[in-house]
Amino acid sequence: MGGSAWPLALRGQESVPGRAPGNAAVDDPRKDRPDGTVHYGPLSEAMGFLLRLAQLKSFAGFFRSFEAEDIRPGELTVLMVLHENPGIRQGMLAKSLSIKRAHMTKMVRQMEDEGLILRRVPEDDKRAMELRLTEAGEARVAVLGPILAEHEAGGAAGLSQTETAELKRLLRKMLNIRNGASG
Amino acid sequence: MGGSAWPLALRGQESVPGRAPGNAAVDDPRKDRPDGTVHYGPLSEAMGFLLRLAQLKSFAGFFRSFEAEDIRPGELTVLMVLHENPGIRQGMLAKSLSIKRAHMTKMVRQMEDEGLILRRVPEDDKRAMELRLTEAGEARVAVLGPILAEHEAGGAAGLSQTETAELKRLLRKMLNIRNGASG
DNA sequence: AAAAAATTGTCTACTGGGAAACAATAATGA
DNA sequence: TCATTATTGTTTCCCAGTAGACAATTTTTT
Repeated sequence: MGGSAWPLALRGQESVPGRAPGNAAVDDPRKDRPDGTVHYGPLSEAMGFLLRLAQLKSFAGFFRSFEAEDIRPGELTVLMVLHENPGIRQGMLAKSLSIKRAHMTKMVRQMEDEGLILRRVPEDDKRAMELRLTEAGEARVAVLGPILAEHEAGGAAGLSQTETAELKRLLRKMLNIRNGASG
Repeated sequence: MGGSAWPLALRGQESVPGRAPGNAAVDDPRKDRPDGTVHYGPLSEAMGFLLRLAQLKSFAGFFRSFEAEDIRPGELTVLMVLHENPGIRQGMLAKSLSIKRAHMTKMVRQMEDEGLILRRVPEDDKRAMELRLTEAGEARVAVLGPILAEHEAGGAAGLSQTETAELKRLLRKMLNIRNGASG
């Protein structure tokens, strides 16, 4: 029940790279060092690597902000998307959040048990499953929305507000998502 | 043994959001729609959400590039960091990659079994474990390095080279990592 | 020197999440 | 119409990765 994922585990933190204990921040490509600094080499240019670390760091912040509410990132996204797209098909929801259908089944059922969402088979396609929020679900969104907004308003860790905005813009472009917030 | 993670699962793809089947890309905040488009609402401004999707997309590209080599992102990062930092402590490696120590133990042992890395207890601290690549490990790096370089040279999916570079720069700044590649 | 506290790697148990196969239904083609 | 193919949600099995406790060892305090 402890908070968990935006579809990705992580509860507390502990790791988070950032500059290591050592202090000498000089450029020093020497090998065989038992001291504290680490050289990432080509990895510092690898998009996937950077994104992974950034995501982890971002999530740590997320859990800090939502500490009081027992919520996982994945649940939050489902709630938000359902709020914005009532009646959306389960598979469509999964695809839009890049969650596998199999896993979405689990999440969504649990949330149904918790009384947050409603699932029903549409008449025109008996294979499908239409989802929408219950009153309780909407109420949850009403509580979580503002917390998310405040969390985001803070901007990313080591970046200025401008840089944060630019970073988000680039990510959105890369994902082909258009902005749909007041920002 | 099928490729897997940069510390994060994902083998094939299937999901990946991107614009949905529908075509009307117009601004249309209507509710209750059974058509193909999805509104992300505030999520399109949520850093954690964007980072997660971007990472997934990036990983899909990773697996495409490394299809031939049976390698997981996590393994690659360990190989690269070990190549750059021979003799690094196991815990230090874990911290620098934001992988939990417990998990690092598993990874590193498996790689030891595969003959890629060497583990030995240093004399000055019998709790610790020093890691370095074997000849085979170095050979592996020699093969994978160029593939990674080529993969990265391609730039991110929907972005220009300039935008890709800027995105990486911002991520690096956010993570407090300095660039250590020819780029 | 002894005792308390911190570190380091490891173990066990548990969770998030993917792969593949499946049944039910819908769409398509002959 | 009937047979084939595609879609949708689900089930089962498995793996990546975390949490928390642990033993062995430093390190720090007294």
